[in-house]
Formats: sequence, C-alpha cells, structure tokens
Amino acid sequence: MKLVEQFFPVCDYDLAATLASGQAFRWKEIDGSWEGVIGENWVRLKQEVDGILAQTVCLKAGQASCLSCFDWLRDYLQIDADLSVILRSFPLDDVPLQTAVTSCRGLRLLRQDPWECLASFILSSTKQIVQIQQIVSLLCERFGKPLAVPENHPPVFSFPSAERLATCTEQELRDCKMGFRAPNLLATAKMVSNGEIHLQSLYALPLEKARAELVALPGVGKKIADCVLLFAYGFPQAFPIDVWILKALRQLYFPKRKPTAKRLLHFSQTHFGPNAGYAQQYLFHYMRTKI
DNA sequence: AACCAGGACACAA
DNA sequence: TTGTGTCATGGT
Repeated sequence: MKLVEQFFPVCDYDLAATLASGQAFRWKEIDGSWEGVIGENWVRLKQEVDGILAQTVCLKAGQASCLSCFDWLRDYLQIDADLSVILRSFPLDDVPLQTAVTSCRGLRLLRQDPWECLASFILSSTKQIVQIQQIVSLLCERFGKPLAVPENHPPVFSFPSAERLATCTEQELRDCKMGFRAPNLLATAKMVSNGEIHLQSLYALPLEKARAELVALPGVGKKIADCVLLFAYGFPQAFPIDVWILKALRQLYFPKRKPTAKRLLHFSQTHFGPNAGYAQQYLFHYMRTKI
C-alpha cells in the first residue's frame, strides 16, 4: 500500500468551487485538501497556486502503472478543457453572467461516471445538497465496495453499481433516508442492470436523443436528465433548470416582467451560446453563494 | 414552528 | 398547454 502523487499544472481551476458546487456529492474538505472517490479510487486533491496536487494509493508498491495511469483523473477533472475559450463564448454584454464569472473564475465542470451521476441526481429531487451528500454516503457505506486507502485512514467505499442496487429491497433503500425516491432509484437500477437502457451508448447520440432516453427512466425528468447530460456525458449545451436557476433567470434577466416557463426555457437555450451549461453552473454557484 | 430543498408525476381545468 | 397536490426527510 503506497501513496502515489501526481501534480497537474493548470491555471484557472478553483478546486473548492468545483467540487462543492452541487455537481458531485462525494467530496469532503479535510484540513486544506479535498478527499473523494472516483470510480474505484480513493483520491486526495490539494489546490496549489499553479495547479492541483493529487494523491491516491497503489496496492502493489513499485508498480509503474500507477504513475502512468492518471488519465482517469485528468479526464474527471477536465484538466485539458480550455476555460478561456469557454468563457469567451459567453455573451459579452451579459452583465449578470460576467459578474458571476468574475466572482468565481476557475469554477469548472467535471466529467463524472454516468451511473453514479444519474443515481445521485435521482436522489436529488427537492433535497438540499447536504442531504444528498448524506444519502449518497449511506448508500456507498452499505452497498459499495471497500477501497484501498492510506494507512490509518477511515474506510472508504465505491459508489454501488446498478447491478448491486437492483438486488436491494425498496426498504433497504428507504433506510438510506431517500424517502419517495427509493422506488425510482430501484426501478432505474433494474433497467440499467438488465440492459433496458445502455448508458454507455448515450455518448454517441445527439443531445435530444440522449435526453429522450434518460427521461424514459422512472424519476428522471428534464432537469435531472440535463444534469446527467452536462455533468457526466459532457454535453456543454445541456441547461438544467432548478429552483435556483429559475430564480436567477427571473431576477437577473426579467426583473419586472413575469415570463412564462416556456419563455425562460427558450431564453436559456438561445441566449447563452454553445456552452450554456457552463453559464448555468456559474449562475447556480453565484446565486447560492453571493446573494 | 413554518418553510424550503439542484423534481417528477398524475390529474385537473 | 399551465396549474396544483403528493410523495419523505431534515436543515434553516
């Protein structure tokens, strides 16, 4: 059991804003670092001025594969995404958006595992982020696999597979405090594990078709589908509209009028450009922290 | 104590 | 097409 380190030089990457902005639910800040799980790997990340320092563990000491296979982490963090290009694609005359960007420049979008993201957001409906974190944590402790961790570190578990959750009873899931979301998660886990939907195949589809497949799952409407499309599949135009974004759109862009939901939807899909999903994340974070 | 939370769904008008 | 009640649970 050996601690392995890797440094990723990157500018404009705000680790805290990114990991705590409600797109992923398994990151904890522990004395200056962020600890979490990506796939089957325990990870510790530390913000440096000129990049990110990553630590993980390797079961077999001296194995070169650990050092050379940080690609999964590079991909998850989207280190190679050029943030300046994305920010330049935003409408320049949009004062509220530019304010939001200025207030938390370095906020990024992650590239998560589709199943974990889908399951997590099924649990997210009308729950506060802290509660989602608690439910996900219980789910992992009870049904995930124990992972390799550093010496004297408390145990950490993987996010349970769809196959594992499909074998749970509804009551076992309810006992993780997810309430009425339990039957939805269970039914979706069964559909994923028996092949009624093939999550891997959605990468190749255009946005609308991928969304249509997700919305067919129990407990998944447009908002949750867009979260998965944006945070896992990397569709940059996906624009999840939750209560916070609704508030942001109304009070920042239509302060006097009372636009219909349809009008707001149209606005969100035409005004923000090809990276609307990023704009959405900046507005979301801005509303939750600065106002 | 009342109100709300990264909603979805069935059903009414 | 748009509006309302319901579903659990815990934080503020």
